[in-house]
Formats: sequence, structure tokens, C-alpha cells
Amino acid sequence: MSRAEQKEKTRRAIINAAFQQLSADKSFASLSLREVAREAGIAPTSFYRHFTDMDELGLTLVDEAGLMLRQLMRQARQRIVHNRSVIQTSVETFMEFILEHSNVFRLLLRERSGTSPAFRSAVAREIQHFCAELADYLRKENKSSAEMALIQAEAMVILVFHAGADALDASDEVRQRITVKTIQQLRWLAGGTKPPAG
Amino acid sequence: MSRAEQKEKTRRAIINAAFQQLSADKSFASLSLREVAREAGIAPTSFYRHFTDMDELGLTLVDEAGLMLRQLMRQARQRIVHNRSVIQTSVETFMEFILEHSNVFRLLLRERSGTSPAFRSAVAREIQHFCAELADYLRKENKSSAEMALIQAEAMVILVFHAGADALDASDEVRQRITVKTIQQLRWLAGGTKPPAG
DNA sequence: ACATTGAGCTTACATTTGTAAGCTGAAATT
DNA sequence: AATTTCAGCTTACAAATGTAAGCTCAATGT
Repeated sequence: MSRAEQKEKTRRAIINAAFQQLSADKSFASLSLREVAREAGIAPTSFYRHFTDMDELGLTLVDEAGLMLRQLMRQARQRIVHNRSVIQTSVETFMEFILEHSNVFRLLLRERSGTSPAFRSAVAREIQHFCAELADYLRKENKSSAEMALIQAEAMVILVFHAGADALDASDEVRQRITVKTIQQLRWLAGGTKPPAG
Repeated sequence: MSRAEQKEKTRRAIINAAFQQLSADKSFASLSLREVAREAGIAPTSFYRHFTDMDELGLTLVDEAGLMLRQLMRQARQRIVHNRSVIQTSVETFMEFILEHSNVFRLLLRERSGTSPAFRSAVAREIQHFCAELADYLRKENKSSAEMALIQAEAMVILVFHAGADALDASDEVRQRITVKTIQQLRWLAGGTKPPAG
């Protein structure tokens, strides 16, 4: 194996180790360099050959999470074409997706209102992209102004993300209930149903 | 000073020390018993005379936060009576309130999706109360079903809380923009305006 | 072929952490 | 007045953490 290949492999081992340790009970801030290194199978000090900091690793994780968001968006779009309800399909796709990449989404959710300013803005940027894409879709679909579409998209994304966070810890049955609830909330936002009195 | 009085005073010193250390850059999980004790002006081991654990202290903080939520709700209700827009008044009241008690709200927001299950459920309970009260109001106002009102209230609370979190770190000008945006989002949820095409 | 590079290692150290053990002195009880 | 209680203290220790210094040795470059 070439040197570069080997290095890349170890780098991925570190990243994967970090993601693996991010669980329901462990935030990024509570990870220690030594623990991550141990899980990655390297000596603590070897970590520095790849990242100057735990922070730098963290930002890398956020980038990866951004990639997955775009992947999620694409996947949802594909399913939309040949199905009926856009909202229902999207929410269901989202729920499936986060179950497979739960730790990625926990990272985004936590660091969104986390303690590190660098993290917060990195996460904000990724979610912003996500919102912008969604807003673009909404704007075309509804012929609304760009500004309104963005505000609408932001609300939708916040609600879906939070629903996702709740769903991660829930049983299948509860998750189903959360999904239905979220679809309802998005429909109101989308203006499909006039909410309470309707 | 009586013994009980003195003890209570120290207990409050600990609680206040903890709240003070909770800032934009410091989550509860990152507080250390020693730091809190230092700020409270007691020896580290004296902490145990009041709480068995940092966790127990944390749950106490969550309880206090719950009290403030109820206080906020009351304050918003009072203002609503002699004003025009319910939503606008509520959001503005909320924004003022969290600026004065920023660390309390940061605690709730973070621990809502934080790492400790005990915390999560404690926060969930407090927010649940808040939502239930709001839902009750909405139900009467709109003559909607209890179920729908609750789903509606939950969406509103999530959006307002998140807006609050963003507003905490923002300039006055940006905060104003966030407020306007949030009002718009709540209006859609409340069914006041049919969103995009309207 | 020899020299250089650099990923990963071992060892080492100063800090910080939680918490156990046990003392003190003033308030409360008898 | 004598005794008990207990909030807060000091001292002590084991564990974990970040990271500096410097070695090794295989892949690269010349």
C-alpha cells in the first residue's frame, strides 16, 4: 500500500471512530482525543499527524454531514417524482435516512446550538444549503417570492430535524406517530390545510 | 443566621454559580463540580452537602427553568389582553424574556437534545407543560380538537425556541429580523395567511 | 545505492477531575 | 451546661486528559 493510501485509510479510521462514539449519550465535546485514537487503533499522539485539533476533526465531521444532507435531498427528490404526496414522501424518506445515519444527524442537531462558535456556524452553513435547496423547490412549486419560500423552508427544516431527533430514540410505533404529526405540521406550513378550525 | 437559612443560601449560591457558568460557550456537561464550587465560594467537597451529583444539580436547574417558562407564559398572557396581535405580542415577549434569562433558555435548548436521558426527559416534561398550556389556549381560541391544537402548539414552541436561540447570539438588528420571520412562520401555522401563493 | 521524509510509536509530564477520610466549630437539642 | 448534629474545611489520591520529545522504519526521491 502506498504511503498516501495508508494515510488516507488511517484518517478515515479516525473519522469513523469519532462518528461511532457519537451516540445518544455522547456529544462531540465529550469525546476525548485519546478515546478516539484508541478506537481508531492508533497512538494518541499519532492523531496529530492528521488533525491539529479535535476541533479540526469536528469541522471535518460537519462537512461529511453536509454531504449526507445533499445525498438525502437527492434521494427524496427521486422518490417524489413517481409518488403522490410530496410532503409525506419527503418526511418518510427523511425518517428512513436518519435511522441509517443517526449519529450524523445527532451531531448536526447538537452542534447547531452547541458550545463552539466555529461549529455552530459550520452547521448553520450546511443547514442553510439544505434550506436554500428546499426553498428553491418551494418557490418554483408555489410561485412564491424567494424570501417567503426561504422562511417557509427554514421552518420546515427545523421541524423535520427535531422530529428526527425525537424519532431516533423512539420505538417503531412512536416513530410512526411522530411521522404523522410532522407531516401534519408541514402541511400547515405548506398551506395545504387551514389548521385548526378547518 | 439560622443554620437552615445559611444552608439554603449556599444552595442558591451553587445554583447561581452553575447558571452563571452556562454561557454560549459552555454546556452543562462541560461544567465541573470543582469549577462550580469555586464560583460558589465553597470547597469542592462541600458540594456534596447539597447535591449527591452534578446530575442532581442539573435536574434542579431544569426545574428552575420550568418555573421561568410558566412565568413567561403568564407575562405573555397579560400583555395579550390589551393588545392587538396575539402572535406578535407573544413572540416579542418571548424575545425580551430570553434575553434576560439567556442561560436558562440555553440550558433547555441544549439538554433537550443533549446527552443525558434523565435530562432529556426532564426538559421534555417542562416543555410539554408549556406546549399543553399553549395548546389549551389555541383550542379555546380556535375551537379545534385537543389533538390538533397540541400538534400545532408543539410546532410553534419548537420554532420560537429555535428562533430564540439564534436571537441570543445576534445583534439587535438581526434579532429584529428573526422576530419578524418567526411571527410569519407562526402565522402560517395558526392559519392566518395561506403561505406562499397567498 | 543512499538520503530523506513522515506516519506511527513509546515514554513522560503537568493539569484537571471526582471523591474519599476525617477534622472543626457553631448552631440546635437535650 | 453538656451533647449532638452537620455545613464546610483540608488533605490526599487515583484516573484521565492534552501534548511535548524523540525514536523507528518503510515508502519515496535522488
